[in-house]
Amino acid sequence: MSKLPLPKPTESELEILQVLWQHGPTTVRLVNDELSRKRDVGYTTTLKLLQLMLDKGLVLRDDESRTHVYRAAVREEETQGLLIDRLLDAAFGGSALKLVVQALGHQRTSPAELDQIRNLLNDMEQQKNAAEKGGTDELA
Amino acid sequence: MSKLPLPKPTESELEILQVLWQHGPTTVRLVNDELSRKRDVGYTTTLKLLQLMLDKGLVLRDDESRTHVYRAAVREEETQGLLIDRLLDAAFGGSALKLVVQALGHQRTSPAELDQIRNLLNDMEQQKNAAEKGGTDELA
DNA sequence: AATGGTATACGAAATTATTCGTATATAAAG
DNA sequence: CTTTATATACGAATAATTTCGTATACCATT
Repeated sequence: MSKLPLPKPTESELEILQVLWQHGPTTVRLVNDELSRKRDVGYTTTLKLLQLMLDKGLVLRDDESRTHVYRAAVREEETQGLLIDRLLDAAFGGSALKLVVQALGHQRTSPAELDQIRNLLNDMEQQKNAAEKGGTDELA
Repeated sequence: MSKLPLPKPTESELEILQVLWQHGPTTVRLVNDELSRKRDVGYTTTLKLLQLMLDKGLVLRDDESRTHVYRAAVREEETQGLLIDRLLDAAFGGSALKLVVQALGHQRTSPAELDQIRNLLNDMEQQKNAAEKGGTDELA
């Protein structure tokens, strides 16, 4: 069981991971095209980044054919959780509440989204109650 | 009224800002002592960082007496909002919902905090309703 | 006035992250 | 077979961040 320390992606690496998460396995060309939609970036820059990410274990690649195909080696939710933790510690003194308040208060969040969050809260509450009653406190 | 672009603090700068937010105006010595509680850092390193932050406009200082006193020039909530925006864009595709779900799901959040979040949602709902009744339908 | 403790200023090394040029290989089209 | 388009590898410049050494000034105590 070698649980890797899970490398922390940089800002640029995150941009790329987002493309990979969204598109699934893709070529350098496509990743670069996607990045180019937002800002100016050279092809070899993207290539180099992907190679570095491969070294770090952030992505995997299939180099069967001449045109290599890259895919994310880290899961989206896992990475997001990591970043949340970091931000929580770095700027919110560890308080998830403060963070949520900022996220909801600062951004314009749609009513539908607010509803979904409300449901999430209810679910969490229910789970807690169930655990208290049921007794098998093996948590989720 | 020159609205500065609001400089983005680096990781180290954030650490310092947190100390300043928590303690109010303080000396370099005290900031360094606080940082040293978590990791190993030289006095002049902290000093230099504060001087750079002064240049960037992240902090202000009172240099009346020989021992200078620094204080945050940016407000905590404002900075947090900035960072949330960045993270939202960098890792969550702009979805505040996803971010909140991760924050609540990934961290163990106390029931009291959950209640507070629930209240926040209610408040936001009320504000929305009030706005609807008021009639000035400026955007959704 | 000499000593010891503590302060700031500042140059610059060390580290990390980002960007790109150039060499070279491969495949397809003419 | 030659040309053209496109691919990867890789060295290295640039930039951003972090760290610290050293010079120097100030203040108190002796």
